[in-house]
Amino acid sequence: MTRRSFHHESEDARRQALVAATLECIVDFGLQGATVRQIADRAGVTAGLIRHYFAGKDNLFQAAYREVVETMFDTAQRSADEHQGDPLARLSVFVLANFKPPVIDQRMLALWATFIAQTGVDPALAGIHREGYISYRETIEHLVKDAMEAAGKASTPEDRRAQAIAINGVIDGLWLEGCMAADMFSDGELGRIALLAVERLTGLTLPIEDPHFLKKD
Amino acid sequence: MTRRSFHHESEDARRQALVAATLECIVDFGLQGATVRQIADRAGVTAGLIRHYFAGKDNLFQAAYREVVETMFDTAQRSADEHQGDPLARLSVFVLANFKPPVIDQRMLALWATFIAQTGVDPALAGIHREGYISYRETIEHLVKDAMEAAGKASTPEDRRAQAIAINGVIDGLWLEGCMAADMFSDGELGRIALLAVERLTGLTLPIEDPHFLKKD
DNA sequence: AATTGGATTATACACTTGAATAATTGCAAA
DNA sequence: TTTGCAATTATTCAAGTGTATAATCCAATT
Repeated sequence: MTRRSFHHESEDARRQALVAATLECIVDFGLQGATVRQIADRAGVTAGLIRHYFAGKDNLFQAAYREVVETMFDTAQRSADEHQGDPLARLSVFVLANFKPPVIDQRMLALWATFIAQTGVDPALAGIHREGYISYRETIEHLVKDAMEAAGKASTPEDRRAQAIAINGVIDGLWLEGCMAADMFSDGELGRIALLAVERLTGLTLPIEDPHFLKKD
Repeated sequence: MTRRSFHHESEDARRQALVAATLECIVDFGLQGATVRQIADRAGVTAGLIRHYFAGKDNLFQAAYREVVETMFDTAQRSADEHQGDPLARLSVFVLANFKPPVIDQRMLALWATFIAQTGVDPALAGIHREGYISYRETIEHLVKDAMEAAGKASTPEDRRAQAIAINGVIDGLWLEGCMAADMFSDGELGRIALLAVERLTGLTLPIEDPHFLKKD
């Protein structure tokens, strides 16, 4: 029996590769199929190596969830950051970013749902989720505040809190719909619906910078 | 070795008991912990019996998901049916029903997320989901149409489609928020936010029949 | 060139998994 | 009371589980 050849990797690269393999396995085989052997196989290493980088399977899964949360959050966040100085555009692109890949993606939904489901079992996952949720809502609240001020509209903190909660809800809910049943919506439809909803919820009029969401007629 | 005593049950009762035990196990132990032995144990029978009622574990899980979908849908549906003849009240109570138990419930979220996650792996589950989703959205669209007409507001089918999508999104998203972080919201707050959102999305003014959601001040 | 130490593999282990089968039980009809 | 049969249990099986441990490889250091 000849021994398998291998080469060393930097610690970061290996960890990230294992996390990536974990996510792929969850998408392809579900939580049940995402076993250490399956994951190791996907990453091109042997199962034992996982224990060298992570204290256990739970630990690996937590790292994987962190990556998912960051991907979803950072995508929208970065979109907004491209429009410094224009609060209305910032709010608009932030909302719309949630309705393009990589955020809107059936695989992303599978990952998200898998981890949300585990939230009740692994408190560490619950913590990661909550942290991300709070950041997200604070970001929305901040965006709304700036947008309202830019439009010269008065609003109380209570208003903004309720608006942020509602906007977060619309985004989440429509994102769900889009991931689950992409074929039921025309191109850019969900983004436009989301933006319209945000306009009605806030009373603002928002610009559409992204040609992908422009209504064609 | 004495043999365990048992008594016969009607087929329906047994199947339902097994389904109930399945849901309990998923909530308590997650998908990984919901093994045939755990489930059988919870139901007070032996593992082998499951195979007598269901072709396999997959089959049992599909039945369990059907029950979840029905519970969530029927609760809101039945609330609306209590207000025959008053379209505005029907829409209102339908929306609000999603923010009371048993619909808003951390356990319900755990179940929902678990099955959604499996949707990508088991096409049968995907079918069950889609069926429920379509029914739900059609119901909303119908409720909105009647409410608009009762209020004497004109609306095109395209408007109603977009409104139904958005309303469905708000309900789903806020429901998620409420299940995941009940402690971050005051009593009845989410329901009020949802109703306000629906009002803004439709331009309607909706009555609050349910004292649970009346704002106290 | 020899040595060292961490990265990686291979193997082993104790246990759990879903499923299959055979043996029993309890009930209902005769 | 007996008999028949479906419902239920007990047992078994092969495959797969996460983890532990020891053997090996590679790269950098000396």
